[in-house]
Amino acid sequence: MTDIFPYNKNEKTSIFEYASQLKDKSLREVLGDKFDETKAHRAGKGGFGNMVEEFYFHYAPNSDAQADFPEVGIELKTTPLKVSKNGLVSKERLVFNIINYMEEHKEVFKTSSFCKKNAELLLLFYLHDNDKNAVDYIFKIVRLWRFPPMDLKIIIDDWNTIVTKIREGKAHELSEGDTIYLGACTKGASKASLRAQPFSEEKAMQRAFSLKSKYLNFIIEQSFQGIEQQIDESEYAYLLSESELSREDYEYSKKVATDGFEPIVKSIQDYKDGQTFEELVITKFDEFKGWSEIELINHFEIEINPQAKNRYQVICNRIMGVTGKKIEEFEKGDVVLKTVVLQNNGTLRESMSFQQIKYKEIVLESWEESYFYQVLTKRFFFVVFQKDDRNVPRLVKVLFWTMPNHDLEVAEHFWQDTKQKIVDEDFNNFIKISDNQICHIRPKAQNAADLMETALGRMEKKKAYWLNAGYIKRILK
DNA sequence: GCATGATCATGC
DNA sequence: GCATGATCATGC
Repeated sequence: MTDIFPYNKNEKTSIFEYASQLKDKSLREVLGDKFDETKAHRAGKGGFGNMVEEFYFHYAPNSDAQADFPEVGIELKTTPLKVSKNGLVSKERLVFNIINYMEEHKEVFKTSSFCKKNAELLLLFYLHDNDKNAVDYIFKIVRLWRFPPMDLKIIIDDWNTIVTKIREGKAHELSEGDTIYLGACTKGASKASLRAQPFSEEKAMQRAFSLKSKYLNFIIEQSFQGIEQQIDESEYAYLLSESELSREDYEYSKKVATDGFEPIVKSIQDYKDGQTFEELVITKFDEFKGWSEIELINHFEIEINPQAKNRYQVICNRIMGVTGKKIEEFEKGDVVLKTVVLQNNGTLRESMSFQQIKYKEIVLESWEESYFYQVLTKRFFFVVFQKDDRNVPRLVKVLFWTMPNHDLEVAEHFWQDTKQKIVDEDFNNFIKISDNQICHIRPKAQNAADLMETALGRMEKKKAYWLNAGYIKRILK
């Protein structure tokens, strides 16, 4: 099938123009009579992407190390959208190539399998619909994408974090929450999908590079707004080079701002040599160690009610140089900022609450689909205050953290127990803090009369997931 | 002193 | 209107 390509595979513009004919159409609509439905794959996982490759772009689905359009170095990615109350958003993470633990550690980012294959993407976002045959899914966005240099910097940090774990013989401890944008997500039919790793006898779960779902939302938003990428090649040259040139030898492009968000890092020049994104963030807090809430509020001239429950978050944003908006990097990377206030003797009085349990939803969910799994596999950023002798909270430290896999297993048992009790309509015997696990269930509501409907239509008090204070305390050490 | 239940203040 | 982050109140 060499000469049947309806596009010039040596020309990026030709590929893109051909792909653009998919916009606002379905596969069935563009292929018309040429489409032989009997050949359609079952549109299971990856099945739809394979159909697009085979029937529209006329190349056989493959798992080559090179990009799908090797002549121009473009990788095709087909990925679903879903409807949310704020419009169309990403339905799931974008999964790249499987990480070959035995090989990836031998490389630097520039020569990595990830960089070679995914330097430039042709993204096809389609609207997923459970009630439709996959060939009738409508493509909503067709676009080329390169990671902007500011994002690529974080992705390089992420790649290094992942590869460092492999080099340390800890591939089995990898977790999607270890990193900010580029994750190592599980890939395989089950937890039994194991692979060998080079520096440990222990088998590790198969994982692939992936892009956080929240990151995709920024691409989606910019696409709908018609914002073009402005790429400065010299910044790539700097990021990917190991030459003697310093940052000052390059010119820098302005970032494309997204409404309502502001980045912590305004320019590549903000990074000190060798500094990672997380190191830069932590450094921002250094000069404010020991400062009290009030001192910080006055210093930054923040207008806020001292009783406001979000006051710590507002203060933290300002320390990181973000004014009254959401933090772009944390939003894209789905990083959860949590503040903790220690007593003056160093103990932690309060446990940490999460969302209320949606009784009608949890009974239908698996662990991996559940809210609690989703939140516990994120990267956390803890900002720790401690009360002084006069009970004035003062900033003491900050840290990034991800729940280790063995704790996640404890949380899974806890969640299964909770789900089963809700299925059984037993709302009075949830796991308590005194059961000394890592999390518990406790009320969280306006008052005792604030109720939520159960799967069987009864009303029950609203309760939430909590991480035990004792567990948080151990994390902070 | 801590476990547990309860509820407040705010912002979306 | 209510979810969320945060913290209070009580009793063992």
